[in-house]
Amino acid sequence: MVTIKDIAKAANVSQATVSRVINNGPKVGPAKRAFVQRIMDELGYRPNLAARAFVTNKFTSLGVLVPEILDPFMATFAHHIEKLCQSIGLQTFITSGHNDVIKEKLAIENLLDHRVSAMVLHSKVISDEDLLKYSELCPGLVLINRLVPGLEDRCVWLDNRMGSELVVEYLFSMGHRKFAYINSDFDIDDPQLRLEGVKSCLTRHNVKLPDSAIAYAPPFHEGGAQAVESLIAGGTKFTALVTYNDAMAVGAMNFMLDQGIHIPRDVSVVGFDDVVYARDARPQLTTMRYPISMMAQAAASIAIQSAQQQTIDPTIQRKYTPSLIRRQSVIERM
Amino acid sequence: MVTIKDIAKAANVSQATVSRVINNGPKVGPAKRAFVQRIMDELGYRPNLAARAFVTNKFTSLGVLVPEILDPFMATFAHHIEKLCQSIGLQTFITSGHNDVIKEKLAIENLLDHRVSAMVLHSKVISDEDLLKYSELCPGLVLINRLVPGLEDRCVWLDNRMGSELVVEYLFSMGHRKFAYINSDFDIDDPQLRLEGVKSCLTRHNVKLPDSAIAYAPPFHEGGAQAVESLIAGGTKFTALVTYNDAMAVGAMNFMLDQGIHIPRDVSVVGFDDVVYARDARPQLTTMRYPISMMAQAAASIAIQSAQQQTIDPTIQRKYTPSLIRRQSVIERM
DNA sequence: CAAATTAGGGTAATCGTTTTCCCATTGACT
DNA sequence: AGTCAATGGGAAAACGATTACCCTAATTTG
Repeated sequence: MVTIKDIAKAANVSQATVSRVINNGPKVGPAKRAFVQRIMDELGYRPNLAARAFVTNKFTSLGVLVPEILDPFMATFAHHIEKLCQSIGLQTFITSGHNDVIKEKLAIENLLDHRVSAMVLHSKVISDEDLLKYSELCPGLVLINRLVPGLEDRCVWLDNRMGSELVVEYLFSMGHRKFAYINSDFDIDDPQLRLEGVKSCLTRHNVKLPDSAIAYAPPFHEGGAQAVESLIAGGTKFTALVTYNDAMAVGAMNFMLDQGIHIPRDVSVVGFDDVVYARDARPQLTTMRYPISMMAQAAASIAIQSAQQQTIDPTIQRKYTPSLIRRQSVIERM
Repeated sequence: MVTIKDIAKAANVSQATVSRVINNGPKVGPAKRAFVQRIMDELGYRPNLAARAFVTNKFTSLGVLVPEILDPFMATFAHHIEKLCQSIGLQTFITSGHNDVIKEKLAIENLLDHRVSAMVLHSKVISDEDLLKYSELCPGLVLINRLVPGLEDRCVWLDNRMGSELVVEYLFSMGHRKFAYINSDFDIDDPQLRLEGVKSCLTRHNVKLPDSAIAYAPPFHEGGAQAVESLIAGGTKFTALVTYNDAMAVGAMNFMLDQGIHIPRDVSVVGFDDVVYARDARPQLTTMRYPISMMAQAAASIAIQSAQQQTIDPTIQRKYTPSLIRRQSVIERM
């Protein structure tokens, strides 16, 4: 490999001059600049980027950790961060941890090793203490969809409880009284919070939600089908099906459709998140919109600002509430 | 950031010894080894990968470039690469270029800067020459869904033409004679190749495909709806709708469904790719399966092997043919 | 016309690791 | 006792680029 020294020797100039030509720097006359350039072309010189990265120590990238990039919700999240970063010339690296402590830690440490200046993490399985430890190592570390005590100003989160309450409130107002809930069986706090919201709202309205009307399954399409199948097999009757997320909602809806159960005439269904699935499904899915775009951008902004040791714009919102998107999967019950 | 020098000073040993501890090298006694290790842990030392990569010329991660991570096809692709890498302890970085030459080049250069040892690129807009140039800089560079002359052994691609031919052949065998095609309007070669396949198969069967039966739109859900709308508005009659990909197929299907056109009774629809959309749609979409999982793994294997200067396993397949997945969106036409 | 500025370019330090020599000590074997 | 090898460890030279600092000559300014 031909290096900067070879060029300097061949052109009979100093390394500094070659470097200036490479980087379009000042302090080199047009004639010499052209000459050095020609030598570089002739010798097919390519700067050693590893060396450059090493010496400049200038890191122009932001890391993103998601549990699973296949999840459209996570993909959307990553996408919005990337979009914001691109607009300010920051490269984004996405990596995933599959909700596994070891993998997530490995991923974060790798990000750290690669000296990213900022990182936005969607991590539900790493402990608060570990997160605090990492946050000290990387000033630009921000958490999304999580609230870590002591790190409040670097968290961006959603009021999951409130979201579920709004869903149930709406269904109640549409005349529904018989509810079922399908929940994620992942051992993280979101499913629990969303269930709490459902329960507390129903309790307020004096409606019962027996344990038999709650089914757990993986938070994907298949899980939704599985969960609703077990609900039906268990003899639970319901006119309103509340779900953990859109994927499960669509899976459940498709299962019922295939069984000849009409949506929404026989059963009204509400999702959560408002990912692409929701609008592409037939009937179109009524769901809670997770303001993912705003939240992702907020998280990235905070990460970038704190990476640069700037004071963080106090107008950036950190707690968000989802909003109901009415589509076709809910009907009024007389 | 704490460096190897700091550790050496704190432990009162030489840099060499610290380096040996870090790399589990010989020539350091167990007591001193443990001591240095403790100091490193205490000070939270993390080796600077840039410096290490610079001096050793060896690397530890793999980069992936996709046009758009929001695209479920691309997400699947990235996911499978990541899975393989994880199984051998290689960290994966995903980055996207939005089909823009500048952005894609920037992304590749950033990957290089971050001293990835291998990279798998899904790039359709960078020129062959530039790709060749990058391939010299990074021995572990592999291209997916593209065939670059002179780089054949580091390409993994699909026979797009054949895929379309198989679709049309199938529809023809099901009695269809009136075809329409919705294509992507992106300026890359896939749409053209897939259209060629459609045309050549129809020609072989003496069936005409007038230009008015071909509509172009962005290769997404909305584009599919848009394209089929313009087809219908233009008065084109068809019993079989061939589409560029699943997203367009579902978009078109939903549009027709909303218009009261029954699928598949009135119109049979075939997609391409077999992403999650296809199975989740109602009716379930008949489509060509892009063997993305196998291809992604093949690409990653080649990338890793050539990054390590190994001779590449000659049994790894590089050219793939998609296969038909029969579901519910096609019906026999008498 | 002297002083000050500026343009052009070289010297050498520097970044954080790895690694090649080189040196000391110790113990085993003739 | 003298030789040899093995073991533990340090000093310093790389690696390839950037850049702070210095120098000279030419040009401008007062």
